[in-house]
Amino acid sequence: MTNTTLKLLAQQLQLSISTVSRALKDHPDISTATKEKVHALANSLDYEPNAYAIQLRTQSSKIFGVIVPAIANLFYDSFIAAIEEESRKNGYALMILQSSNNTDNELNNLKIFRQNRVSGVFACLSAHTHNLEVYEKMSDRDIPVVFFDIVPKDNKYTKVRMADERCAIIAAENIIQRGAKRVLALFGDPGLSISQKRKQAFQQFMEKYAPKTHCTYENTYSSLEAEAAFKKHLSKTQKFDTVFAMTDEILIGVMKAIQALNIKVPKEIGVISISNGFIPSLYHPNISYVETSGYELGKLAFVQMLANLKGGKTLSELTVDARFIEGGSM
Amino acid sequence: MTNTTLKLLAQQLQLSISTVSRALKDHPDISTATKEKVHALANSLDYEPNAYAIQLRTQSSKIFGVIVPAIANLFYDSFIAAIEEESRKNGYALMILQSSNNTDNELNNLKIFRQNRVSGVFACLSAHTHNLEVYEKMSDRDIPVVFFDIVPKDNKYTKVRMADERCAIIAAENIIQRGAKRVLALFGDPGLSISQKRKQAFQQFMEKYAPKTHCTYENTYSSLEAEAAFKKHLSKTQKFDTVFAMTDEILIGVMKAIQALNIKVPKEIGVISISNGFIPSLYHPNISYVETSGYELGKLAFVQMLANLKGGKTLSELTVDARFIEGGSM
DNA sequence: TTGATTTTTGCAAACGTTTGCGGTAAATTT
DNA sequence: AAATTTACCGCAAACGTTTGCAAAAATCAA
Repeated sequence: MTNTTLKLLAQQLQLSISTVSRALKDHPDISTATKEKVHALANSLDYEPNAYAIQLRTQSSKIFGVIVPAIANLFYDSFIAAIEEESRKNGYALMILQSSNNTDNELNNLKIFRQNRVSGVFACLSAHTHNLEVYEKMSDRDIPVVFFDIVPKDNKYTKVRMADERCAIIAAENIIQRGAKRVLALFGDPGLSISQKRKQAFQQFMEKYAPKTHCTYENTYSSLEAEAAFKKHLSKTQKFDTVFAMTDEILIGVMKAIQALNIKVPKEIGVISISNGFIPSLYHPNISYVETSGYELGKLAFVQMLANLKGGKTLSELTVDARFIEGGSM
Repeated sequence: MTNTTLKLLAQQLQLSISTVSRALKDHPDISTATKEKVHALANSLDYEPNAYAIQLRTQSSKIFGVIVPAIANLFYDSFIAAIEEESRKNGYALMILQSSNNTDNELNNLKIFRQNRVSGVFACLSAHTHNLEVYEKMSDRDIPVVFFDIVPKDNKYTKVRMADERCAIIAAENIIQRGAKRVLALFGDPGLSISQKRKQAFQQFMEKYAPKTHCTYENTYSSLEAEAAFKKHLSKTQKFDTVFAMTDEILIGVMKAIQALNIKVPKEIGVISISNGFIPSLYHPNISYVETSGYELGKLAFVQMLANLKGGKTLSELTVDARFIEGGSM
């Protein structure tokens, strides 16, 4: 079945295409009588404007591009959910692509975005992307880019991210408040700035405000490694009274070890992590955590995008605040 | 900065637009010499074809639409990941929208898809959508629809889904094999066909092959309810030796209760569930489960879509096979 | 009535491609 | 040397809109 077009409506009504077009968008030039006729026929024929023709004509697509390392991720999917909601409200649709933390994919995705003339892109850098030339190319085409989560260092970009240092400090505060004596602090890939920031902030804070507390630091690359690291450290003579997990991934490993060794939480060991809250809620007692909400980040990113689109470029870095959520594991 | 177009290239090279167009796509009519010249200039000027113009001209968009109840979901995000991978391989991009299990959103999403003239849509029905008229409208526009997971009953649609009955039966088999005497079987929303199918298949199988085994059935609507249900039943005089959780959501509730009551798995109780595997891997020992892979389902859906796109309509229902994954909880 | 407004409509170009068809010049055949 | 083929290339229409401008029709003023 052939799609109804303006032309078709025009023919049937013995009107010109332009009149039909204007009638459909309530242009004041058109008389009420013809407007009604046009609307009536359009409805009965199920007219739906061809987005491509519009975009070609108006040079704007009403589509945002999103690049995430992976969709199947507790953090990113809530981020996506947030901008999807906002986009819908504002008449935009979303085109989502995943980089799989692979720079080639990232490049390719951006190409697709350019070719589809997206109105803007939300980008989370791949773990080891350092060449930002491609993103310059977007700006050359007047496509605003809002970076989120994993963002470039340079201040000329618009970016939103979690307040990583704050997160780590809040965690440290609570650990100190609990009167911890021996802490095992597990962090992620040391090559990632997020790990560096969190570790540095945590360490500095602990050394400054609780110099007598003994902290052991370790970087791990996966849940499995985290589990192994926990077991290894626990088998040594000194026992830990508190363990800090920088991410959900690490927390998962830690909790597997804790379950395997049948350690009581919080009696025998306190647990605290940084998370969006889902994983901590799976255990009994719920794990206390510092909240990093992908959802909030998404909302913030969208605000930035809109600001960028409207008027002056807002070349700032915004961070979403963190807060401590009491579980029962401390 | 203005985008480079065919016209611009043509002007600079003193060639016609058609020649440039053909040169760029290696048309045999064009001499190698001019091809090289064209490619050279195109590269240096960063030419990128305007997808909208192409789509307008060719009436095909190379974009698939996807409707899921929620992106932030362990099952759907792996489904999405799968079709995203396949789409990329085949030169398609994805437009993803969520219905939030709301029929209005669903309608709206489909409208966006139609207006964007997507090449096809992958749709998971909202929990309580029964009017499929909107989907008919897609077919009228020659846009193939592949339903997944929550699918319509009618056989005229193309659909892929989990082999729900098989899943339940495999679970039942393993429960019987273990020699269970008293089983607590927890299912989800009884209004959903997935709950009905799984429960019915499970119950029938148990009654037929293990009539002496005592089974208690209950439907719950959330993790919290599942947790409560488990605790309630356990407090009665009879103890259960096995618990079956129909979904991750239910498993989560069960496991919270188990942790809270400090019950030993599998010594004091056996646990088995239906899952894609992530949640079961969080516990020690890993929970044994019947695998329902969103990823596999995605791959299958894509195959269906391609078949639909190429030639004859494949009006069949495909299901992805299930298999038992040994954890250590049985 | 006639001219001046105002209201309502249509023309045509443009957005950036693709593609059938026709045309020219060179290469090949007779 | 004429006739035929082959290799390249350009013209122009089409896809479905939007929109500045001009034109026609209706209304008003005198």
